[in-house]
Amino acid sequence: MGKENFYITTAIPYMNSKLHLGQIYEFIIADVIARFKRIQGRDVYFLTGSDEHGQKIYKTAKEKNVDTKEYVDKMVLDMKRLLKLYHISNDGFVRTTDKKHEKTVQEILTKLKDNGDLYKSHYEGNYCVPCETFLLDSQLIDGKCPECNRETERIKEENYFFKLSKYQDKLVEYLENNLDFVVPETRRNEVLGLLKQGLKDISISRTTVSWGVPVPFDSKHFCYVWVDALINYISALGYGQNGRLFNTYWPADQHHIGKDILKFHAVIWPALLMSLGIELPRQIAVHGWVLLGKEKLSKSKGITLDPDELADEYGVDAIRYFVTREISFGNDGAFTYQSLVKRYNGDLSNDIGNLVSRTMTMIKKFSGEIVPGKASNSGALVKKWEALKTGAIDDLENYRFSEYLTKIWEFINIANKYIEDMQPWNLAKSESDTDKEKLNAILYELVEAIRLSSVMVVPIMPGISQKILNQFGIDGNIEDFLIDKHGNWGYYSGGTKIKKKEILFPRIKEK
RNA sequence: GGCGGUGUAGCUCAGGGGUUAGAGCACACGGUUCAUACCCGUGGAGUCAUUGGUUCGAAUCCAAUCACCGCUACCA
Repeated sequence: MGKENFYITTAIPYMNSKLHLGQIYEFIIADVIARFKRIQGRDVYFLTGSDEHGQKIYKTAKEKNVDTKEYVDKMVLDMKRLLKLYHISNDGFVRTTDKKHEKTVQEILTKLKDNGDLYKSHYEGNYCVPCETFLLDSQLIDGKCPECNRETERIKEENYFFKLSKYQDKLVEYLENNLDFVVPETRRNEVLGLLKQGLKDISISRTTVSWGVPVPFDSKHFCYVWVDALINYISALGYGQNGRLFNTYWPADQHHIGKDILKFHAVIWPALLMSLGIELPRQIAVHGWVLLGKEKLSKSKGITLDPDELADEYGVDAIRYFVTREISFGNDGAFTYQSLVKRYNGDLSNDIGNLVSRTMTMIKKFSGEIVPGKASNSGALVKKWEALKTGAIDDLENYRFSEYLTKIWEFINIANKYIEDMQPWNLAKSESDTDKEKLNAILYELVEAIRLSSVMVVPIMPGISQKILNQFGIDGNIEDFLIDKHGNWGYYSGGTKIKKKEILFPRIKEK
């Protein structure tokens, strides 16, 4: 029997500017889940990619006086660099300028037309270029885009429309029968609200933009970027080309998106799929925004969080830890340097870092750099471990990242307290054999507790997990870990020689 | 305007009809040395937004009010 599949995606960011922490946040949470599913033994396909068409990118490139394709190529390279930097373990990367993707988009447009779900009509209204969004007059605030507060363009053109309204009832029915289709529940309610107010057909082509996928049956038209972008989730798997990936992984288990693009994913995307006769994704997981203090990140206002600077200053693992520990899934989360430093010094340096550090030193001083072998022990730590594990796994299954980490940290702190209670340094002074045995058992238990913590930490801070294991001389690549095996107390039998001690999280001075 | 959410210690939040309301951080004091001035222990601190209701009993349920947030709609 093969492994159970798991297909997880992120939204594909628009390649007109450098990625900010908000987008990195989405990659991080998707990556945490992807890694978590892998250690559970699932066959995971984790997709991300880049959205590269549309007027805005065309304009940006033109302003910079570079060829559009060259421009996006450069942006994509930088995105890939950041994915790597942040230890994002995506299996696939789709570009909307990939020939394969463009071909799929065209096939889909043809299919929609053949189904009778496309028709030609006139659109007259407003278009926000930065947001690539069509807006009704009523949606404008002082004639400006409600989302980015910038001037919109008045457009009047002939477009192809998709019969979105036709799918309204089916969508409501689907939402009502699938309680977990959109999470968290508040977002699901929003979608239901939207649907109950009635849907209008949407324009899915443009004639004024040429940087896009040509509509195959009408040379004047190019596919609207949002429709183009949504298709990435199946084009990347080779939909329509009898792709092995598509047959294996579709329907997606989780589409991760930000709350700002809920309508595209929970209304338009399923409607398109319904029209195409493709099974719907199992879940749209909607996260909130990362705020800087109380402010929404905004390039134009200069409110930005640069992933490179953050990685340089605090390390990628710390940032991954911070966003998962501090931001409750679905809600907006405040990033402040103060709270980051607090988490860093408190949870990372003092708790886990110091536990590793003191254990390393004790093994060096009391045990000749060799971790003692497995022996019978007091059972205090094992008991706590068994009590925590199942609950922690359940937390992560349900996007309770913070609770998951809290449980692991409880375990880490119990290990810290265990040292205090057992006072191994006094046992080390003793000449008696029973004390020596006791000491060895304690040291083994500590290393085992640390090892298990790092197994649980793999999804959150893969880099640190690997580092910790290496320090204790424990073989194995975290990528191959399985929770049912490596997550069992006593899996490690001890006896390894420790490596050079390395401070995992050097304390940061508070400014 | 409609729908939904939130309001609990200085801060971030958990809890949720039943003895003195919890955690982490911060603060104060004590202990310890294996450790990254770290860890362990103890302590102070809250009219659980306001008002009213249901109940033997409400932070917990209900209603109204106020404040903030999200979605949506703007009309005679």
